[in-house]
Amino acid sequence: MTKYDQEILNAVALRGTLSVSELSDMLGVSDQTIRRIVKPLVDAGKVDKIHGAIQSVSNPMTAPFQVRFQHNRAAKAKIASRIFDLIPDGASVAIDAGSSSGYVAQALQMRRQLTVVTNSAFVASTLSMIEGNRVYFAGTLLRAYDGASYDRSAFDTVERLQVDFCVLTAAHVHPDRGFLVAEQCEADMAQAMGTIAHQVIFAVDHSKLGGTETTGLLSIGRFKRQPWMVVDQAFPEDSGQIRDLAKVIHAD
Amino acid sequence: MTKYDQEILNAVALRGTLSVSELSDMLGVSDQTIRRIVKPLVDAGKVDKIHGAIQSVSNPMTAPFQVRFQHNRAAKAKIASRIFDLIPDGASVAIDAGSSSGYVAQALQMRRQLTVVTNSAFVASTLSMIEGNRVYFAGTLLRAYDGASYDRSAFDTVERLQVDFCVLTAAHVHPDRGFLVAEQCEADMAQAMGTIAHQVIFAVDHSKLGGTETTGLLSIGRFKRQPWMVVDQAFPEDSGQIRDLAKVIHAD
DNA sequence: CATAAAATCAACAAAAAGCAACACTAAGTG
DNA sequence: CACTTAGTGTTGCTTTTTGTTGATTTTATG
Repeated sequence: MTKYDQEILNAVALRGTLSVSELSDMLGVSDQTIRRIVKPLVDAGKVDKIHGAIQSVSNPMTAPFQVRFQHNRAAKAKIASRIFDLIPDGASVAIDAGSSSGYVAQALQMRRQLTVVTNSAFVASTLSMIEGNRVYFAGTLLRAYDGASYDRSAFDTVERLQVDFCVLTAAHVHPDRGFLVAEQCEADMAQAMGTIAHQVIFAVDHSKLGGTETTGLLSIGRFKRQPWMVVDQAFPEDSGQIRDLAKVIHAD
Repeated sequence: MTKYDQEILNAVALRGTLSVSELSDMLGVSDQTIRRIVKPLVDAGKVDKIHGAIQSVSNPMTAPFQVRFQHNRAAKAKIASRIFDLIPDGASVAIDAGSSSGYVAQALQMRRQLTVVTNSAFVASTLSMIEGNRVYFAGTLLRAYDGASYDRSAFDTVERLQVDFCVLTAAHVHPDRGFLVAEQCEADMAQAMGTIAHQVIFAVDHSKLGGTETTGLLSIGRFKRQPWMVVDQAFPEDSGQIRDLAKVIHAD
């Protein structure tokens, strides 16, 4: 038992996976020391070790949502990390139920004293257990597609609050039509969250920027201030028109 | 018992970890004296000693949720699997926010067409993304201790429903006092969930059955029907009295 | 499959913490 | 006053912990 054991156990349980160097930064010790400390914990079966990182011991069941969640992982993680930089400790944030928002929630686990309102059970679960956070879950009946609520009480809860930032996702970004989503209720929720926020931040990976086949998708209305759009890589030509939609921030 | 004992105990309880030199500065004595004073406290199990510092003895009851969740993993998984057997496809279930309930939720991911009501964001997140489930989240403001809600709207949502089963946890099971929890709101929620359920199921691992130091814990009232109690291993003598509390089901 | 990059491991040296022994003080006791 | 006893500081030595270095293994990439 070293003085770091408890902290490592907590951090790993919280984050799921932590690289050796993240851990060494966090505790202010060398990588080698982390390996020495972790060894007994691995032997005792309290954590799992893989090349380069420590994991909380694997729970066999946690797949269904993971599938969509894993898609484009690297890009989403990069975007989330950039959004993390934009949101300071103590901020208030509305977060929607997109899969990119799940990554943002995970990144924000390192922030403190956040006030969060979300209609996503995953985001709520991710951020509510951080000591010092204040998390409001908006809604009652959850739909299976994204584990989120779009019922009357969800809108009631959101509309009662004011926040500094609002993190939104979109199914597609179209140069003319703007930010698009698949269903009316999602558009309404995006609009509701955008309205209570001082600054809207869209998390958009490059797969949302390509083609122009946007049939069936609905446009989210405009916001009072120009939103920010955090993207994982430069996108092609339409840049001019997109720049009218939002201030583009690169995650690289 | 020296004149410094109480002060050291208080300081350690407050700060969690204190180095030997911090302590010696604080009390104006040498490091060696601190070691001499602390030795009996360590032997008595009142504090933990690590190289260079004193720590408050780790308490699973106050640890962060993710840590409690990992504690006694095997037992909780076994219990959850047994409860899975008791709850059929298509059933309606109320689930509380205990760490054992988290395992039950994971096990129930293999069930279909469940109707679930819970005040735990983790449980809601776990079960809401299963296609065919109908999940109600009860509450709005979440507390960090367990990522669960105990506000007015939580009770409103629960009390509006009727369910077949109700899965509850307890901090301790006492032969005379029954099922005990740490806070009034938890007792109230357990009572509310138990009241709307046809059958109450307690998930109890053996660590909840031991000693009788139950100071500060509150009793959950009785239920109209005798609850079931799923345990991971046989427990000692008091069996007679416990059998009055609940029908005992072994997970082995 | 070859190469480069990243992570691991073993070994050593330096720093930090622990420990045993001894000396000193202060209070109580005959 | 001599003696005991409990509590404390000091000293020197031992043990534990940690960072560094360089060789080795694993993983990623063309």
